[in-house]
Amino acid sequence: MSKKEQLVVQTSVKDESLIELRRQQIIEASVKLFKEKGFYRATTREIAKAAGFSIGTLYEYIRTKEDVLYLVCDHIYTKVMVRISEISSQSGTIEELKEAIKQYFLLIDSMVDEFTIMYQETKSLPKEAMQYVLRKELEMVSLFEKILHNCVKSGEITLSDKEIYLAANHLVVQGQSWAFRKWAFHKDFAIEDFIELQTKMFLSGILRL
Amino acid sequence: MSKKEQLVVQTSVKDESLIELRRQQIIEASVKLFKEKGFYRATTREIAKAAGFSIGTLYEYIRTKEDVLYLVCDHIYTKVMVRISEISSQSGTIEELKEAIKQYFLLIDSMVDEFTIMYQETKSLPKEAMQYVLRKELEMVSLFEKILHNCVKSGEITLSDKEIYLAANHLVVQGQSWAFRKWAFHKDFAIEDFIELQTKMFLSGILRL
Amino acid sequence: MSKKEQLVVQTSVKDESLIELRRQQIIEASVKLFKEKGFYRATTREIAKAAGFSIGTLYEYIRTKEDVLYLVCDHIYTKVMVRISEISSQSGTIEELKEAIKQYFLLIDSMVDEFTIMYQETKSLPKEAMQYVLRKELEMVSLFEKILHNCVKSGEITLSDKEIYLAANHLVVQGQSWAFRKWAFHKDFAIEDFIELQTKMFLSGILRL
Amino acid sequence: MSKKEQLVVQTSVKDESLIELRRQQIIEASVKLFKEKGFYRATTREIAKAAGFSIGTLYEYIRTKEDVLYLVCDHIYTKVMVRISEISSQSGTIEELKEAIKQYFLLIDSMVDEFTIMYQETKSLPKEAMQYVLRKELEMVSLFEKILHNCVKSGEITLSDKEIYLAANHLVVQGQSWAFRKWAFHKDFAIEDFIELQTKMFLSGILRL
DNA sequence: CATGAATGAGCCTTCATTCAT
DNA sequence: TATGAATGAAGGCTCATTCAT
Repeated sequence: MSKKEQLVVQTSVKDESLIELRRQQIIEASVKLFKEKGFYRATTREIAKAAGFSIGTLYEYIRTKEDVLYLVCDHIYTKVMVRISEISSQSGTIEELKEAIKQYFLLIDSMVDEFTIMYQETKSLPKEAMQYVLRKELEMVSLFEKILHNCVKSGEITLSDKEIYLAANHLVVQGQSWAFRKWAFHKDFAIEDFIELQTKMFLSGILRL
Repeated sequence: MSKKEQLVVQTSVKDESLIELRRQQIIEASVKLFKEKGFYRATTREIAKAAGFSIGTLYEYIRTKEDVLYLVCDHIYTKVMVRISEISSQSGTIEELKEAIKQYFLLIDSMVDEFTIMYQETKSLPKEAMQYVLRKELEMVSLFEKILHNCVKSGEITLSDKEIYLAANHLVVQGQSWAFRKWAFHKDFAIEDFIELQTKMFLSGILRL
Repeated sequence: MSKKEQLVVQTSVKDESLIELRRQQIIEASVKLFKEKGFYRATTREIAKAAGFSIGTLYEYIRTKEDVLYLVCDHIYTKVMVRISEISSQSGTIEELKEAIKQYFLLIDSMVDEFTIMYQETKSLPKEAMQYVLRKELEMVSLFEKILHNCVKSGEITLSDKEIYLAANHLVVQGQSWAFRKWAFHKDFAIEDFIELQTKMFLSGILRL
Repeated sequence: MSKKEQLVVQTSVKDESLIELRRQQIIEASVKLFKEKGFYRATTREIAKAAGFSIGTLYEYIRTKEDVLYLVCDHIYTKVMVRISEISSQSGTIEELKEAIKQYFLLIDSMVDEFTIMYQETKSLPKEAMQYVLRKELEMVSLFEKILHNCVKSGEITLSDKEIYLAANHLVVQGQSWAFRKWAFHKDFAIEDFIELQTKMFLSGILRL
């Protein structure tokens, strides 16, 4: 993920390390607030206050409220991509696939709030930022596509490209559902159970195709 | 779905058939607008105008803007429940399950906009309405649970109750993904292909569990 | 001055006569406030309050604060044009010229505040409105050009077109100076004296050219 | 122009020559900016940046934004006074008057932007600074009054004191109009033509009074 | 002296909601 | 019932000014 493809949120402040610090504060505060009341009901004043500084200072680090949302989304994707990329060891074994699924699901579990926000508020992003986010989403799908591809190459499974694309999307959505259907799953399943069952179902599904 | 469990949106108007008419107009206008700009960006003035009457008249049929959102959500669920209930013939065959999945997916395809809205804007509902909507969502899950249950009873498949619950949720989510991941699916798949592949994967998945 | 060449300030209100009434109130209030503190220091809340209604109502009749300024400028020009057009009787006599000057100067005297505002705040208008205002200013110059032209035709004076243009501008500016140099003139001159002296100077000036 | 009658803009800095340097930078930057966007739209940050230093430094040399405007106005008047005083050789001839007019007009032509600013933004000065500026304006008028007076004494023309006052103001305004009516004059006249015609008109006007 | 991050009062504008007609 | 003008709380954002480094 090169710097070049990242959208840049303009600041008036020059000190790079300060920018980094303040943005972390903004993101943390925003995740909390957006989760509680959603993007629209959260006010910039509240965000600033929750982040621990004044409204004026907030606007030294962003240009519009939408920038905050973008900051949050970008932050999530970066974390996801790092985590997922780590496992992908190109072996092409089912074990590797299982591990990737597990890591992805565990990641979502550790960032349930962030994911929930992303899936409910993405549409509020300005056009350009929205497209950037969708591109990131596709990258995430690609990671799984690659892993599945390796499994096909190594002969572990047999799938057409279209089936791989669908299956990869399928996985991504299934993982996300752990976040956005919290109310349906969290009282009946521990994340480990969820992972196990979903993995089993998914593998059986694709092995028989 | 008895009247009792439905939330009632208060009106100042008495004529029941007029209420019905106006609400249809409100819903139709709102779906169009919410799809375009989302719940928050759509104004009550715009809704009234798109519905073909004045802002004053709009407020004769709702009490708050959130009522409009509830009206839309309720309308969608009612349609879904009617359609899904129709198929469920209790035979307990895989064919029946396949048919139910197909009908559900086709329904979503015919109401992509409505589902997208519901998926993205539910969180903006006031607490009470939100809970009502979640209850509806669970009812939908129940429909599939029942069908799966029948299949287990008839010996076609073997699943624990927990597995049935998960599988049913799985199906509901997978169907919705046709709406909320339009951008990922619609250019690569026709709805028929999507149904076929998803059904195959799902069945292989559960048959092997 | 046809309706077509007038810029239209959009309203949310439909009742034309109400629009007319409210705009008069807005203009009156704004002239008072702009004179006191200038366009930038006057707030929209103050304008609304001075006009006798709420900020919400103000914005039913304008779209931006700049619209208010435009409304004021347009109002002044309309009044000037009507008044000046009245005298121009095409006789081509020096008497007619004198009368036109007198009427123009008297008009400015009766609208000193409005003229002062216009000459100090025009630059704050958005581009399009600014051009409209400059066009109006040129129309005003044209009125005097026409009168001077008639005098040339009738043989009363001898001036080239360029000289006429300069002289007309000269007159317009000299009149305006009665407003924007209030502090220099008003304590030493009555408007009648001012008119008499300026007219004498102007006529001597052009008669000798 | 003694130091006493000059308003003093307070600084935190002691080094007089540094103050002088920084102020020149401030004035130059401000003229550019005020011309582009006016006093209110230009921000102190922009002024500092255009001047080549930080906002903090700017505030070491001024106390309020209005100080900047005062600095600009004062700078312009100082330049004008120096230039005009130079010609006034007390001879009381028409030639001298002509020369003064010419120099004044040429000065304005070489400082069109500055004059435009002064003409449009003076009203934004705080009361005290405003009065200082008006006093300067009267001094400028006085210069021409003196010259005209000399002409009367030497018998070249016959004018009452009131007429002299009016004529002097007249001249000052006529000159300024070359700046603030740029849009009306600059495309039709070269400054030399403008000077010649205006001078002719003015002289004919007063010679006949 | 110079810097620039921090502050918060205050501005313009929107929009859900009401109510007299 | 239907209308639409009126309301004002509240939101996003700016910018002059300060002060610790």
